Amino acid sequence: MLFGGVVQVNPAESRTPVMADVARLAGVSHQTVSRVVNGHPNVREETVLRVRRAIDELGYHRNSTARALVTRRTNTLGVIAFDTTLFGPAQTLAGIERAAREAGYFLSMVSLDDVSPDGVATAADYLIQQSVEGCVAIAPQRSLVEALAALSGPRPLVTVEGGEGSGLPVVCVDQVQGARDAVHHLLGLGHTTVHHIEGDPLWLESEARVVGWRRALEEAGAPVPEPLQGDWSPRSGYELAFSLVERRAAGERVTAIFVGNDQMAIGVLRALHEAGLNVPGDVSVVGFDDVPEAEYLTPSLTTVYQDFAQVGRESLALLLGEIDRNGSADRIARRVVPARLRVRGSSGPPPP
Amino acid sequence: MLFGGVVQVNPAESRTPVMADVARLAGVSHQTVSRVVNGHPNVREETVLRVRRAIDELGYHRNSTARALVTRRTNTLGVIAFDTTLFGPAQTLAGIERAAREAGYFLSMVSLDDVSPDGVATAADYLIQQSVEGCVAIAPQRSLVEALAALSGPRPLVTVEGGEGSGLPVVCVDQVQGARDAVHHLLGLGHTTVHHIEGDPLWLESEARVVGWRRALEEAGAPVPEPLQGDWSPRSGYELAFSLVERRAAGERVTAIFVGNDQMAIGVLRALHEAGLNVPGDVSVVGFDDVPEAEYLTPSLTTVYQDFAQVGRESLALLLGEIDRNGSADRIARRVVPARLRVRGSSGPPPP
DNA sequence: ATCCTTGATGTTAGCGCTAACAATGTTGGC
DNA sequence: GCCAACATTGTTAGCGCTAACATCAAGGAT
Repeated sequence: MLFGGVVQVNPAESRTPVMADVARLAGVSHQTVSRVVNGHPNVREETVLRVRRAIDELGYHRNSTARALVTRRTNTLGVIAFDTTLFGPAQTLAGIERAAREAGYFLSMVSLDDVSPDGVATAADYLIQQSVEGCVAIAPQRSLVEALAALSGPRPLVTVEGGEGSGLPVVCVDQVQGARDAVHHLLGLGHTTVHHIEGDPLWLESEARVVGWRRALEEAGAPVPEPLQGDWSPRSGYELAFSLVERRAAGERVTAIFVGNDQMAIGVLRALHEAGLNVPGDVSVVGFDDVPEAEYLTPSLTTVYQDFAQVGRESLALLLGEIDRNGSADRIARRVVPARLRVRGSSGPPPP
Repeated sequence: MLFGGVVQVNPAESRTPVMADVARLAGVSHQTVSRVVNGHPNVREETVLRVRRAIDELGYHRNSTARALVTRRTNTLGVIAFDTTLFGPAQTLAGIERAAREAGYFLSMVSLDDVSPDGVATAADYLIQQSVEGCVAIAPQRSLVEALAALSGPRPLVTVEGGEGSGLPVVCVDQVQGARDAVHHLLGLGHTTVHHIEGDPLWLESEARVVGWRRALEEAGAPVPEPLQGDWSPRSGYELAFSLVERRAAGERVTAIFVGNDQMAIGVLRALHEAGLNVPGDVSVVGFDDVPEAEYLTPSLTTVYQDFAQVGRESLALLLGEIDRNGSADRIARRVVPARLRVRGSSGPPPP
């Protein structure tokens, strides 16, 4: 009241203009300004122009907070992500961001530092606080998905690579099929079996790739060696490859390695090189992800391509559908994006 | 009114609870609830407990929109980024996100698809709409920074790798020093000069690395060959390296290549390998970025490390400072994070 | 001429919250 | 025992916007 009064007396007092200021300048009611701003049809053309001019003159911007309060719509979606510095999550995030912008939504982002239920609850609270209308969780670990499923908010919630059985809608790449294709490719080249260096075993993607790898071997009647557990890092690929090299030296036949991602595959290539083994002459290597540099490694890396942009788009489409449906889902939605094998130089027939 | 009436008559009607609901259940005024929620000191302990219980029972969450409307603070910062799928921007974004969360701010993100002034204006409008209290622009191109500087909002605005002369505060890695260190390292090994494959010449980082490279050569009195212009992609590194190989075949002495980033360096290593040249025996290669796989390439890549997490933290600190200072800056702030050379296997003395 | 429809605008009442002030007790110094 | 100082709680008035209704003029159908 006091402040308002001061402003009345001294109109030169500069503060961000509000709708009433525009209305005064244009000589209309604030409601008419609202109509113009929102593109309401029943406003005389001349009035529209007058209001537009006033808006430009004052540099008016609609206060989205006030609008959100009354419309009860924040127009904001949330994203919960775990480790966006990795290739897949970063790509997916970019895809989601783009799709959200195209759909006219704002995006609010939280990154998880740890996968503890507490950390997840904190992140979820953060988004609830923001009153997001829905949320996408790039939730690659089982414990993370479970923690999210157990929480009451935010909803609706779509998971990316969230696995099955959580009761939450999910978008994912067909990891099982991708891994199967990779292993079939190697078996088709004549390898009697394929060893596997998996990613972080806590990740659902890692799990699914193990399933696909095992299934392909079983389908072909090939022996199934014990998979080695890595953590997605080049270092782990490097170290685990050395343990395979040792087993090879001990007489085991290791001619093909399917690696959980390209970063580890780079470590594997390095280890094999150091061990004096030729790729693909002595050992074939297949990765997963198809990072941009895969084609330019020495040798170029056979790998499995994942369309992360598509995953982003699909998850946003799914989320918007859930928002429209407003919780009345007849069944849990699930969208699967196919993976695609990219055959390059690191895979070939086994040595005689 | 009508709806309100219905709710009154039928309290079982479930809708998200508001402060008044909590107040009624706890037998206090809504203001007391507000005091409890905001940790105001002068509330009797027993009252606090009663209110807390009511909050838990109803699953109440404060409506941040209403709060923002009255406090005139959205508690939200914006990020404008260009191509977050690249290593540097993705890392920086993660650093900013973390720092923002620790400072109690929400983060709203926009990604730019193109660097046209129109695209930038649209992105800026998007954040103004959101009423962000400040903004960080991961703005690696001159045109982008200029477009941002020309706009009236959002403010305050801190740029990352935004160069000088825009009039905007900036946080950056010391690209010039990093490049200089890399070139000094190569000259110190005995190379008579160092060739340069630069990144996308529209990027300021690329420009700064060229400056550092040139300065180091000039300081040493070494000849300065024409730099080759790439686009950060492995493909461009691969193709440009071939043109250097040709010049070598034509008699030019090319024994050391400083490459604008690690991705291109991977392409370079590949091209040299295909040309039958040994690294570092025939040609030394140094990259920039220190991506996680650099250490595990064959040979392991000498490169320049950038502490992106630090850049993220610094830019947020700078932004918060600007917000506090509320536009009364005496001079344009600038924070420089040092780069660090990582010497590995891809650099060595020149052939005799 | 009368009524209803339609278009263009204004008026009013909140959305859920916090700031400011008012109204109580409650304590302690003298 | 009285009053100042303080702690605790309640009351009121908006923040800037949109939805709903009210108003008024200008036709067209009857």
